[in-house]
Amino acid sequence: MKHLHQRIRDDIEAKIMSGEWPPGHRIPFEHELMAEYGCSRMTVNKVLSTLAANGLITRRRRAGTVVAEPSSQQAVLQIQDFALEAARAGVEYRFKILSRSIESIDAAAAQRTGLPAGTEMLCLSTLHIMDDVPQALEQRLIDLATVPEADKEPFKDSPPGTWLLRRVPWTDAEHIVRAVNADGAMAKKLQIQKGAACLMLERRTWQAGAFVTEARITYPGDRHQLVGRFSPVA
Amino acid sequence: MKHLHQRIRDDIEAKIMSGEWPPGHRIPFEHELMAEYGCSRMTVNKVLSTLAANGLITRRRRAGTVVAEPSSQQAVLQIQDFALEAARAGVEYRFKILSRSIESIDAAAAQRTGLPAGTEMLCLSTLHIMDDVPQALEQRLIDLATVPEADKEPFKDSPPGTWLLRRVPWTDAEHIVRAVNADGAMAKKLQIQKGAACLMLERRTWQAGAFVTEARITYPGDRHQLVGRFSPVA
DNA sequence: TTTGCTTTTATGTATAGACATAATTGCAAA
DNA sequence: TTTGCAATTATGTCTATACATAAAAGCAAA
Repeated sequence: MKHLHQRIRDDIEAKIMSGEWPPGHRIPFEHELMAEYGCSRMTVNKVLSTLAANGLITRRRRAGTVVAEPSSQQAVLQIQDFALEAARAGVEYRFKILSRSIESIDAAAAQRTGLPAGTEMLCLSTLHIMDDVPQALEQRLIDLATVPEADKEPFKDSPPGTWLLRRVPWTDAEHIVRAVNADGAMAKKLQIQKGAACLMLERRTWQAGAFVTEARITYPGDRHQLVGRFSPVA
Repeated sequence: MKHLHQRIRDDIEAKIMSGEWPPGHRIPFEHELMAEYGCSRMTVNKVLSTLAANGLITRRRRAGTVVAEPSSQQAVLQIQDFALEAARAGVEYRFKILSRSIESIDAAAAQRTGLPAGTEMLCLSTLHIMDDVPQALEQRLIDLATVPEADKEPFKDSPPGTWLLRRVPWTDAEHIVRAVNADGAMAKKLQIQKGAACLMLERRTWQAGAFVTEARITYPGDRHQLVGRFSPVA
């Protein structure tokens, strides 16, 4: 059995993600959650404090806790989950699997992932759509040796990224951010001009040394930017 | 008097940022901090847990707590100092100041920096060149209220970024990364095709709350990328 | 030397209670 | 009606304690 702390957190996140608790919705008071889960207030408080620190909820003394209003800019590098982000921003989200196949990786992919060439991977191309506007094109490889159950997953309810994140939490990731000019095929899918500048985020993740997945996500440059806060480290 | 929790946090962050505790340095055990600050372990634990969630420190059972290796920071910091990067890569580096003036900032810049419109800033446009190929165009604002000596600096030996970093170490920074199509002027300076996708890194830095500088650095997308390692956010 | 066990230790999670603080609500006086 | 004070209430911070757990270290048997 999982830790209570995680269970409470998952429950609340799920309610917000599903839209059951829209932005502005009042979250049960600490003493209510405390009764519901049969735990101490400190436990509930730590969960809610963490969620507040992550910007998912807003807390005010006396007034209580509510689901946070759509925030303007999120650090895209931390965005793992389009559905959650969309819920947070208060927009309708859906996705479309454009293609799906199992292929042996080529030399370039082998180099990138550190796996032998010829390893079989599930290849998925997914379009992420918010408010009927294509927002990102995702090209993903999933290592079937690490995640064999992906082979049978239809990806009906959740897009590959969300599904994977729930199934295989990653411990290490490598990110590369590039600027690219959209080629014809990409421009058509994203409904942008051919040649338009796009941000391409390439992310490879590992779990305890085992390769999990590679995602190359392309965002139209006129609508997306990465935002981050950093502190200098010597 | 501030909350103890915040004081402990500030102390540790200061030690890490100043370099007094470099990456890998062991942080005092919870019971040591507990004795030092005369508080309970829970208080110390919450501080350290938060810092760990933010990626500043790494905790392992039994082994203790250490300052985290630079990860996400490196992505952006890596390309902060062109001279250093060039030396590391073994290429010849030089820079050229294209323009220099003192101007009152407009409304948009005021919005971005949080300063009143009309504040006087030193405006510099710098081209970074490696092996005789333009690699980046830097457009920089320096707050003369915070760094008055910049006014008299000729920027002969070091480009503005390097000079500033040595003079005014920053404590907070905001980064934005965009993909943009190069316009005519920019393409000419960088010797690339008009419309070519470029990475634009916008960085604003503060020192102890005082605004220091804003830099907008544009890199041709075919030659540059950001690389970073990240860990999942708790 | 290697393997397997036990101990030690530092962090992880959780509890029950206490007082502080900010903000709303309601009541009362001007 | 408006202003101002007091009560209420939900969150914020903190304590002291307890047991769980992962990992390193030490020890002993094969």
